[in-house]
Amino acid sequence: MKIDIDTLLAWGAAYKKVAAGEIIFREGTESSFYYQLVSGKVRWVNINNEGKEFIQIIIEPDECFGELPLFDGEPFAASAIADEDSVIIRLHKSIFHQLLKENPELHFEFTKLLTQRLRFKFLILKELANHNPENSISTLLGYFKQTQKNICTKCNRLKLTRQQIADMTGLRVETVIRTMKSMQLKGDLQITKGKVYC
Amino acid sequence: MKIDIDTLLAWGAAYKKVAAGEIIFREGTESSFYYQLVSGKVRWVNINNEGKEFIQIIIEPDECFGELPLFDGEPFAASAIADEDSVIIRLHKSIFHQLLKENPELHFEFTKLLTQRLRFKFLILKELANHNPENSISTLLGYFKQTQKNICTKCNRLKLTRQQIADMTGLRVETVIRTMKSMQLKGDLQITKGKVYC
DNA sequence: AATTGAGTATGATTTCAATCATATCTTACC
DNA sequence: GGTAAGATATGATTGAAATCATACTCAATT
Repeated sequence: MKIDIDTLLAWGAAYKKVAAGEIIFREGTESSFYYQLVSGKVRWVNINNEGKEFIQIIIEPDECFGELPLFDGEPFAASAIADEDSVIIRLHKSIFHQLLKENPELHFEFTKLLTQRLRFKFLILKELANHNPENSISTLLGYFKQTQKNICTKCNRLKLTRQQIADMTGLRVETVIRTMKSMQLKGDLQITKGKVYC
Repeated sequence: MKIDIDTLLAWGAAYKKVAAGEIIFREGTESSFYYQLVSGKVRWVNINNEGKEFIQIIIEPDECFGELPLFDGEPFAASAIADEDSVIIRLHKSIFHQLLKENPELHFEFTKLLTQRLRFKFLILKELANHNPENSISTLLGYFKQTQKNICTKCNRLKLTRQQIADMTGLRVETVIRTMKSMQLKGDLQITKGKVYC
């Protein structure tokens, strides 16, 4: 799912630059826009009352985000924070609807994206409910490998820190470090100079 | 999201009766149908290697299920099992696509359903990652109350067993029982004769 | 080459849900 | 009213991840 930038611009979308660490939108606030990442990296997170983050999705260029309120009218389900300096493009909700209406094939693409995200949630949820750190991590890495996300396609290097893995699985860094170390001993992955290859 | 049964039949859909406990489809198998529940109750679950179930969603009449493979072409993400004797109606994938194409407003309804399901996953996932049984249960009950699911609209009685709550949160029955008991003491819910009202 | 900071590593201890075991309640049915 | 089955209740114990504390490694920067 990626809407052509020229198309978005033609329909009146606007660019916006955000600095690393900047909050793009906050969980619980109302929304009126379709967001798409042009360059940089954005994490879509929930922050609990102790300040601990849970990363719902890491958004890479050409992916959209913040799409739930566009259809159910509810507030944002999570906050979007720029991981790096990024450029986003956004289009007003009503125009986005119009765009989908006039381009059924685009609507099908969008539906496909939603089902992929939903499938990812199904996958993670069943693992988290299992309370087995190794399974959770291994499922997450398997998903990244399969979808070519967050893994270098050339050298198979995992482009995430242990902390990010922890924030996506609800585990603690130490647990992730210890678990990945034991996975290395079993030959499930390689670690050289602290970098993970799988 | 509910497609009118007459419409489904007109497009060639077929009814199917399933007995309580019967498996409608299995996680990991290929799919070619849109499924909608006519009557009864269906749980959409993942079963781990120790036989423990994780309930992804409980489907009530007029809701669809098994929709992920329709758009991303992957196998079923979870198994559907009849909780009670049920009647389902199913329509072939290609015809379903055609139906959406010719009825854009229906496609928008369907997209809305997907976003609602995705939002529910966001909600549960962030709570499970928090590892706080009381928060998880309370979030789940709050969701049921708000969406009028699994709760009697007249008497506010929770129509789920402690085991089902456990299977939706990845907790154990005993933990759910103890946690709900303590929630009762705090006045967060009422329990009379083992029945929960909230 | 020295400094710095983010990330990784590892040991010791604590905590809380899981587990195990058993008892009691509730409802349906004969 | 008695019985059975499913669900709820509760105590005792265990275990694995969280927590706390501290140290080390790597790579970037000066």
